[in-house]
Amino acid sequence: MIISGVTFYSPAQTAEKTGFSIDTLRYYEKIGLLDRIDRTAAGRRRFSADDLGFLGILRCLRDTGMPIAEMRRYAEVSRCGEETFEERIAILEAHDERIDRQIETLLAQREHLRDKIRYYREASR
Amino acid sequence: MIISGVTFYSPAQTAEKTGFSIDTLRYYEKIGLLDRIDRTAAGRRRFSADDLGFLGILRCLRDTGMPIAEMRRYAEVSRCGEETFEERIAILEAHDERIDRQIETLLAQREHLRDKIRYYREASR
DNA sequence: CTGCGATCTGGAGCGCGCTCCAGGTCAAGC
DNA sequence: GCTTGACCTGGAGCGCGCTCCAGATCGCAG
Repeated sequence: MIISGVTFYSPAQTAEKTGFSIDTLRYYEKIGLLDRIDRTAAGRRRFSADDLGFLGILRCLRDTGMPIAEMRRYAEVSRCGEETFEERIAILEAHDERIDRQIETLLAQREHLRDKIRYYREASR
Repeated sequence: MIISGVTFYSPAQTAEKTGFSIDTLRYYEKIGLLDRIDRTAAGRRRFSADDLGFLGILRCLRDTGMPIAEMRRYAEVSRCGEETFEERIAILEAHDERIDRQIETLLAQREHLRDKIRYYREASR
């Protein structure tokens, strides 16, 4: 949907592009994870390219296990202009470290699992 | 606790060694994830070395995100003797692949996150 | 003008994986 | 003998993150 040169996306298109369900998009707006999304005259949501960009980050944070409460904190400071860049960096860096720990856990436990698989293979030959 | 040369572990010791809470151990027995644990005359649980070994695998599967329903399936076939080795291998291999995908997702999203951090760093200089 | 499908709202419901609680039993130390 | 603390059971409750529903409205194709 293009209005005076600006592209907007319907809820369905946005769900398609971001991987969040329409219900989840509404839910995210309701809890303040998304700022109030622009509406058509009839009251329907229309997502901007910026909205999709922000949803991309939310996707990233969610996929890597950030709790919603912390995503809200990030969303909140993201609405407060450039003076919050430091805090945004702090939030994302703390999360980056958690991702590192998750990866380490997965690598270690994968080895454990593979040992077990090898054991069964040996034992069932 | 050692009884005629065999070592047993109290619920508290088992929780300590496995990282599962006592409540979780009880819950796992209740839903059939653990086979009925041996009891003292007074009805208290006493975990064997084998139990701890099995809990180690459960720890591994849980830490890597296997749903409880699937862990139950694994636990079930694990009680049915050596003829289920093939199925156990199948379950664990399928899970191994899921772990690979998880790791890939984390690595990719970590890059995304780091891009964002770099962007804020640039922008706030 | 009529359908019909997409969307709206507020609020209830759900699946998962625990976690907590009440009320009771037992074992060991003082 | 009494206290204390670990443990028992059955069942309720909870936090998270959605997901679903009813009932209404809108907007475009035929």
